Amino acid sequence: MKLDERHLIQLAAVVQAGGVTEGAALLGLSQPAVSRTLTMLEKRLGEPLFVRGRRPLQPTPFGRALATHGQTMLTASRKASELLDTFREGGSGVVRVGGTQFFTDGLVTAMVAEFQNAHPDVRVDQSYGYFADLRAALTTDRIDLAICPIDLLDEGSELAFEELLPGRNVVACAPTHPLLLQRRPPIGALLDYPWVAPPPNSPLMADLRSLLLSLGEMEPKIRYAGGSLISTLTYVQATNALTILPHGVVFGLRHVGTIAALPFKVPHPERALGLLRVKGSSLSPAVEAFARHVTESFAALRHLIKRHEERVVWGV
Amino acid sequence: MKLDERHLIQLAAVVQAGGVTEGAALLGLSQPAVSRTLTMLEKRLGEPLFVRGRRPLQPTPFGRALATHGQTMLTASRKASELLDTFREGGSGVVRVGGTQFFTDGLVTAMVAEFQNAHPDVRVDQSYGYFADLRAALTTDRIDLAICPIDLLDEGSELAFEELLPGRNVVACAPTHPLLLQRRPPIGALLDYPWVAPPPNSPLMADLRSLLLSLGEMEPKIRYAGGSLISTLTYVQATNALTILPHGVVFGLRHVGTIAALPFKVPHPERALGLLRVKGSSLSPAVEAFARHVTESFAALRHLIKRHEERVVWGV
DNA sequence: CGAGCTTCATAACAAACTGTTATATTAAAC
DNA sequence: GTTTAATATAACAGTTTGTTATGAAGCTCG
Repeated sequence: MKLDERHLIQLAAVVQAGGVTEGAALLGLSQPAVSRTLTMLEKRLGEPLFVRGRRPLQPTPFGRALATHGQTMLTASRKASELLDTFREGGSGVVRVGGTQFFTDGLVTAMVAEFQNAHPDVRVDQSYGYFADLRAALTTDRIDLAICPIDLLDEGSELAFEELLPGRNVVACAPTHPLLLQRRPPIGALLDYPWVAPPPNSPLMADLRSLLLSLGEMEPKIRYAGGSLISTLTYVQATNALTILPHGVVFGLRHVGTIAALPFKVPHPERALGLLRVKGSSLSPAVEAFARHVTESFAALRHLIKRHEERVVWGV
Repeated sequence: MKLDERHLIQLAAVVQAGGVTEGAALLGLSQPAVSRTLTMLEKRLGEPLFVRGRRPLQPTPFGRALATHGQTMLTASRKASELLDTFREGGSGVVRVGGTQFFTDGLVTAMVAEFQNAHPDVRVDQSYGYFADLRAALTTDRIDLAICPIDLLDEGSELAFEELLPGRNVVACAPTHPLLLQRRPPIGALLDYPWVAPPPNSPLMADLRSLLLSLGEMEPKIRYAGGSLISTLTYVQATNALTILPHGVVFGLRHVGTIAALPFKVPHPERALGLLRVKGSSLSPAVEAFARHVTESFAALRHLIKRHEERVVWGV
């Protein structure tokens, strides 16, 4: 015979609390409601649940046995409510975020870590890709957010775009690079050194190409290509090679001492780093909280950059 | 926010079964009922529980997390139903039975053991006492059943009485006792040996007293008194002492070889071993089953005794 | 790509159940 | 005994539950 779960929970509450009145209070119900439930239950089961006419209400062995199952349900119910509450305030859930290699490794992962200090029960699933992949992943609901450089023209799609950083690249090198010793190195000097190229299909690669092209170089001396951010940093640090990196990434790494920016003005690409999401889609609170965190973190970064530039002169 | 347990259970069923239709079937409900529950839940929570428009119905991470709690409740509910069912058929529960020492130790405990071979989940709480104690325990609901000798006059109280064995005592001794070698020992010979007395307040003690009185002995040579059945048996076996025991107990121990009955006719007490319960009280199925088992076991014992007596002559 | 099948969503309705307040009973305490 | 606290009962309004009937939407296969 099937039993109503609600009834068992009320039974458990009464057994636990040691009285109908307290049991009802435990559940936030009125005493008559619970009392009726018990009367009803006893009648239906045909078995007494409590010893009749004893005032410190005493359950029968059978009543107590049933109550343990009710207790199980009660705690499960409590946990479910708690889960819902924390989920609602973004305290739990899953955030699936995609991004390009360099920005993700250089900036976003640190933000994820910081975010999770405040939201320990939110899981973050990170994945890599370029704009086309990320857009596809967004529209097919494989990720919730994407953080990637996007051509400023591509507005008006089904994706909502929020600018995080202006498109701005720098030529980067080891902090020990000879060019850093010169006060105003001629731009042509860039061609005197070997180059490290970012991954082949990356926007950065396109930027590098156009930069070198603008210097008149048809066939740049690319010595090493395809590595991730950490590979690039490692390589550059051990050689005199140059590479192109997003300004924000280099800035974010300023305290690490593994990379420096050369005072050359690099043409701005018509691109900006942005936070992408599907337009009109309702994201879970955890995702919203994460998006807010990322936005604020990048705003803070921009602020930092601005303050920094008031003191140090970047570019020529 | 509090969630309806039933809803969570339905959610769990659907997640587990992988579809609304199968989930509904799992719970014995119609598909629309469950479908509506899910729709309602999603609306109230404001969070999707399933990825919309995907046919192998796929829960969201949140939906899956909620469902685990529902699963907990579902299994608890199932267990509760099962508990109820087995309880109803006497398969589980508690039997509180009281009895006098000698009958309990000599006969009833073995029946309890046999009963529990068929009802492993029924717990038996045994307690000892004489009629007055047992009656009090019965009327104050501290025990469900009592098995004790009762004066045949005491009918008509608030207790229901069912005769299990006729009142009949025998003089018992070690199987090696010299009196057993004599074909027709004179009854006066009983006074030549020391006696072991049953516990002071026991009905048996009264019987012993009246037996010895009928033999003209005012001051029986009581050497040992107050022991339990096992003590009495142990003592008697190691000496030439005599004692008085219920016939049924001695018969029940016939295969053990520790005790024998002497062929003396002992006056019947106006008493019989009976099964007592509170008149009109509704007992749990397990208790009913146990009472049935005890009654049948004693009936079988009576039958055995009868068959045995057709072959062997007991008494003079 | 459309036919056919399966599965899910919606509608409408009757019955049951929930919870409430007000009040009567009953056990316990002094 | 009185008094007090706790439990049971009654009456009632609102919600929820379940049902069947039916429409809409995805999958599958030729």
